Formats: sequence, structure tokens, C-alpha cells
Amino acid sequence: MNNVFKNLADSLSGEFKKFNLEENVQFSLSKLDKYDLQINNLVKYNQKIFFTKLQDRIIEVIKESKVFNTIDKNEVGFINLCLNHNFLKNEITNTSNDFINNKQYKIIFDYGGPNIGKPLHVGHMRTLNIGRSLYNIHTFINNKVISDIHLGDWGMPIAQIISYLEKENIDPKKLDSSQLEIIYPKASEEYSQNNKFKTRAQAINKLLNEGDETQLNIWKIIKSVSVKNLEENFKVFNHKFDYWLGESDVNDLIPGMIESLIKKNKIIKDEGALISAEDSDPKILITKSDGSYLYITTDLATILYRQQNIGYDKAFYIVDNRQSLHFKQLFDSIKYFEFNDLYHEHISYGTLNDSKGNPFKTREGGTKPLSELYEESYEYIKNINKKLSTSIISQLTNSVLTFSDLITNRKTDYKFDLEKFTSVNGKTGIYVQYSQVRANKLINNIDMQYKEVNDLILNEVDKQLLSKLFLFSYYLEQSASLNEPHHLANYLYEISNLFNQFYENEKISNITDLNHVSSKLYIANLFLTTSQNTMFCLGISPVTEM
RNA sequence: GCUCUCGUAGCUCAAAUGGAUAGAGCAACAGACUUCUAAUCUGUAGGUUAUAGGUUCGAGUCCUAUCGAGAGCGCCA
Repeated sequence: MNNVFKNLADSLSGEFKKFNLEENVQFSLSKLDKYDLQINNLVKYNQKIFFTKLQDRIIEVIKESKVFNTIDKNEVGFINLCLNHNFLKNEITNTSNDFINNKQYKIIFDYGGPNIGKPLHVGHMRTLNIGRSLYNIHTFINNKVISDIHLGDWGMPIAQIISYLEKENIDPKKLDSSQLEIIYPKASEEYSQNNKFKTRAQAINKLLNEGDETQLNIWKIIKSVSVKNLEENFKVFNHKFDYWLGESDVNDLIPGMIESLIKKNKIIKDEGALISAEDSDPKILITKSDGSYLYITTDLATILYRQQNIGYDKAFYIVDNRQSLHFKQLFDSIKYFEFNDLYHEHISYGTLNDSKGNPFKTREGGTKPLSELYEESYEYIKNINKKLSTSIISQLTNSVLTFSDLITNRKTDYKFDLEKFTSVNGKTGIYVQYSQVRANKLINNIDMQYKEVNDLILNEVDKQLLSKLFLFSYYLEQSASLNEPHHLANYLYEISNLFNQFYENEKISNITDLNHVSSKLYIANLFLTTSQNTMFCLGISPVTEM
């Protein structure tokens, strides 16, 4: 919450403490139309002798704060509140400044990166969108954030590609990214069908683990081709990363890590492989029987790497639902191996399906590249308004791809319905952009700058919009504490809709009273700031015209 | 077989660590434009929260069972 609400909630919790009650007082959205917020913490004590005394004391503290101008109690114990707009207009800005007193955490975002060699496909979109949004949200509330794309640049997929180049006599130096994209599926198929190829790929994987120079040189070439291609792609989608580390970067830490775990009896031999000695079902495999490394091996070493080289309070892994077992095993192991007590969370998300609910495929049946989804959306949006410039269309395309991805809870699978998502009405990226452009134009058209207003002049719609704007931090708090951007995405729709009502309801150009115009302008300006900052938190850039 | 996630309006989804009368969008129907860009707004209708029990002042939310859907389950990542 912003400083205003947070300070009040803290002092209210203090009042409970005086009655020896541990209550973390929270403001909830009101269930009743007349009110903005409610407090529920008192309800459970309504049979106690001290109830009335406590309730009176709480109300008194709320009154002193001036945050609310209507404070109603009832016998059940609910406290119903209306925001004091005139007071809050000088207290709340809906900018990062409102959150300056937040306790600061250093957070690493691990994007469970794309695999080099494989093109970016639609499945990568959610990691990128959710990751960018959470990164921006935590930036906004003054946490220290670090993103690491954490490339899948190690292990069997790479070994398969190298084996394929070897088998087909392809000179790695002449590779380009489009060839690489074709090679991986072929190599993967060969691996599953050709035993000799499989054995060779496994051997190459082991050689890479051991630092074999010849193999490493080929690997370096493949990686640089792939990274260059990824960088170009990310530019289109407006994604950036602080670190471009990968699984390969921790390879040198692994032998020491394994050795020390063996010494501490934390890992043991099992059918030739090394497994965690922790009693778990299923067993946690740490290395293969030929000694080469696995997904969890590099992820464990990455924890050590980050402790030593970056330092952090929290690490968020933005990876899809299906890998939940892996992360459960990883997090269990961190504790069991006594690596650290830091906070690790799997930010899991559901599958992106096509409009019929089936996995996304190209017409030929292959995995659908992300660029294809982008192009389809781009064409669709171009047809909404033929006068738009290419840069605006591409910004709108990104808005649609981002907003539609974040509007539903990340944990559920969702269907990508292009027609629905590019609609000008409803909860879409187009609608929220339009509202923001409309506000911008309105403010610029009024022949007067907003200056201080002593008293706001508000009709019912103005009040509703303003209340919602003052509640920005409530939605931000939910998104930040649960790492769920959809609360803010829905909020953005709600304020946009209320702004459009505000716009239609009373024409500012018809108002003659200057104080009234000023009051209207204040609301429009606060909407614009809030809308654009919410967009920032979602990873959407506001367009200037449309 | 074992484990995990889920089941809310015709469709797509919300509902802060259990709180008052379960809310939105789309689609449907009925309205509002010589406009501060109608790319908008207003209104109507739509529910036994899969089913059956349980926990308590109170359950969409917690527990148990059943039915249904999806995902995962040591040498892939």
C-alpha cells in the first residue's frame, strides 16, 4: 500500500495490540455501493466484552487521520469507509514516490530462458510478459530488481545440435539463425530414433561438461548465432534483461559442489547416478550415471553462483506450471543441502492455447513461432484503422499481446482469441490505450493548465473515478504481494471505463466556473498519470495517438 | 498406479491470509452521435459456485468422499 494507507493501517494494528490482539489491519474493497473501503478485523471480536471500547477507539484513530470522511460502524463489527477526496488529493500522487518507505528487497528474476537453437515460440510469451510486468511492479514499489534471462545454453539440446552438424558435415562457422531453427527439430528427431546418434550426443554432452576445447568452440559459435537472433526478437517485443547468463556459466562450480555434497553425505550413489539422500518420492536425481549434469544440477549451482556473485533476498522463477515438481525438488534441496534460507518462489503459469483451446501449432503442425503470432496480430490491428503509422501499430500489437496475456490469472491456461483481444470494446489493450489517448487529448485541448484547487467539485461519476484512482495502491499491493499482474490489468480496465464515463457525463468545454474546470482537470490528470503508471507496471508503453 | 492443479452466468474470466447481497467482459436484447475523436456511453436479462457431507458466528474459499478436466512422475530441459 502507499504511505498514507500503510501508516494508518499500522497505527490501527497498534490499537489492537493495546488490547493484546495480534491483528494485521487491512482495508478491503467495500461490498456496499455507498462505500469505498471496509475493515473486517473487528468482526471476530463482536462477542467480547471489550468490543465496543475497541471499536470506538479504532474509529477515533481513523477520524484523526482525515483519510476518510465517512466512517460507519455496525453491530456485527464491520467498519465502512468513504475516502476523503479533498484530503487525499494532496497526499496521493500514484507515482513511485508514494511507495518510497517500503522495505526494500533485492529480487532476482529468472526467466528460465529460451533454449539456444530453438526459435522463440508462443510458449515463451507468458514468461516474457509476466516477468517484465513483475519486474516493473517491483521496480515501481522501490525494490531492487535484477533480471537474468538464464538461457538454456547447455545440456542435451546443444549436444544434439553439435552431433547433427558433425553427422551432416556442416561447418558451424557458416551457420545462420534460420538454419539453426531447422536443425534443432531434425537433431531432436534423430536423437529419439537413432541409437548411434544418441550415444554420440550423450558423449558430446559429457565432453562439454568436462570442458573439451573442440566441442566448446563449436558451442560458442552456435550460442553467438542464437543470441544475436534472440536479441533482435526481443527488440521487437521490447524486452530487456540485466544479465544474459545461462546454464553454461555455472558449469565450473559443479564439480566442487558435487564433491562437497558427497562429503557431507547429502547425495549418494543410486544405480550409478547420484541422488539426494533426502527421503523423497520421487527420488531427486542430481547427476546421470555417466556423471554428466542435469537441469537440477545447473539450477543448484546457479543458486551458489548468485549467492557469491550477485547476492539477493528473493529469487523468482518465471516458468510454466508443468515444471512445478522440478522447483519443489530444487527448493527442498536448497534447504536440505543447507545452501541458504533465502526466499525462492516458482512463479508458475498456465499454457497458452489457440482460440479453440488446443495447443498452438502452425498450419503445418509444428510449434508456432512467436514472430508469427506477432505478425498475425499486427495485420489485424492494421485493419482497424488504416491511417495509423507503423510504429503505432507495432506498439498497439505489443499492447494487445501483453494485455491479453496479463488480464487472466497467470495460473490458468487461456485461449488466445485474436478477434476478441483486438476488439475496441471490452477488456483489451486497444481499449485501455484509447482511453489514455483520449485523456491526453482532452487535457491538451483545454485552454488552461491545472493549478491548485481548494475544493474539488464532484458529481457522482467524478467521485467514483477519483475513489478508484486513489485505490491504485490497493491493486498494486495485490499484484506485488501475490506476483499476479492480472489485478492491475483489471484495474486498468476499470479506471479506463470510469474515465470514459467521466468524459461522456459532463462536457468540460461547457463548464464556465474556473474552479470547476480546475477540479475536472485534476481528475483527468490523475487518471492519465495512473493509467500510464499502471501500463508501466504491466509492461505496456502508452501510445501518443491512435 | 502415485502426485499436483482445477471445476463459478450461454462463452471467457474476477472475487486480498474464511466476511455482509458472488462481480466484470463478450455474445443477446433495448436505447444515446450536426461529438471536448461514438475506437464511446446508458439500460435489460442471465447463478442451488460440479455433487454430497463436514468444520463455525459466517464457506466459492478450509476438510472428507464422489464425478469430471488438465498436467507431472530419475538419467530431456
